[in-house]
Amino acid sequence: MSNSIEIPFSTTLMVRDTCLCLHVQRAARALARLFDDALRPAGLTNGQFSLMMSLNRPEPPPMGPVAALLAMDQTTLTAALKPLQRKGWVTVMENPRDRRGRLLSLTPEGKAVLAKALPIWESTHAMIDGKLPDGSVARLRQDLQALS
Amino acid sequence: MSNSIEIPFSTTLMVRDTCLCLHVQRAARALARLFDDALRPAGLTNGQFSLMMSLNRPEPPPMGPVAALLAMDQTTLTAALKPLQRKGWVTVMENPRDRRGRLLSLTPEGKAVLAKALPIWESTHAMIDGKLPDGSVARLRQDLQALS
DNA sequence: ACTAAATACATTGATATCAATAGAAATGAG
DNA sequence: CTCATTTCTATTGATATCAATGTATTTAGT
Repeated sequence: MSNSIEIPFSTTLMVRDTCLCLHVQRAARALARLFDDALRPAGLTNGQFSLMMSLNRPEPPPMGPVAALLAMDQTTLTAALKPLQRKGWVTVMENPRDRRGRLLSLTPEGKAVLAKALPIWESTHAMIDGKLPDGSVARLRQDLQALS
Repeated sequence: MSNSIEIPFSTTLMVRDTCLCLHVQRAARALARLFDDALRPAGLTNGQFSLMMSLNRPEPPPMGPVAALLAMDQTTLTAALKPLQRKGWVTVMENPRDRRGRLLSLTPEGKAVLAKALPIWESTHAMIDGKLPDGSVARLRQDLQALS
């Protein structure tokens, strides 16, 4: 009959080379592995580090704003909190001013874990900074922010 | 005793603002949602689109190089192939020249699904291109490639 | 040819991700 | 105040992700 449903190989190469989504997912996986490896001695993954760092505030935040800050689905946040609660690093309490909501806070143990992880983050980040051309990291951050 | 394990709030803000890993994960989640939504009528997620597009070659590739191309763990690729096999879009066959390996190929149905998804990818990507300053997408791709 | 090492995948278990849905509480219209 | 709507979160089900481990096959050293 017809082979009109075949996509030319040249198109495949173009999509591979230009797809921003693919490039971001690739970089996300690679960076996640890098930070996961570095943070492993502290007992944290990159996502847990970012989440717990976002909870290190004067006032315990509700879940919605935290999910928005991390650009993550609210149900993902609910799930991500579970292991941190089990380990006793994060407390989830009912908001007395709005009983639908929860307030998230770090326990002293959680703060200690985060403090142990901080220097690892610093050295890992410095390593990446050093490997990229001067100024490109700041530029990259800005471009990424425009996407999320 | 001591409160030396407390990380100052200012440090938290600095980490949030500068952490490249967090920025990439955020952008990855946001872009994944964008493409997932757009590709849903075609029955594909962004990851399935990228994977299937990478299989659209003259010769069926083995798993290792595909996983490397997508910067994804080999076990993740094994898992990601399962639903595509079930739907009859991808074939996994033993490599006759190396019986440890597998060769991945698209079925005619898989090619048809991919062809249906391609214009969606094009319009979605054009939309993103239009929303960002001229040239920044190409620059962003280059910077991301340096990370993976 | 024989055997040790390396290679290519698969499986298991844990966490991450989101859509769809449901529940409970607050808010707003009247 | 009442009720419909909205808001905030949890649960379920499916896929995505990777570490640790296991199995089969190939390769290399002898």
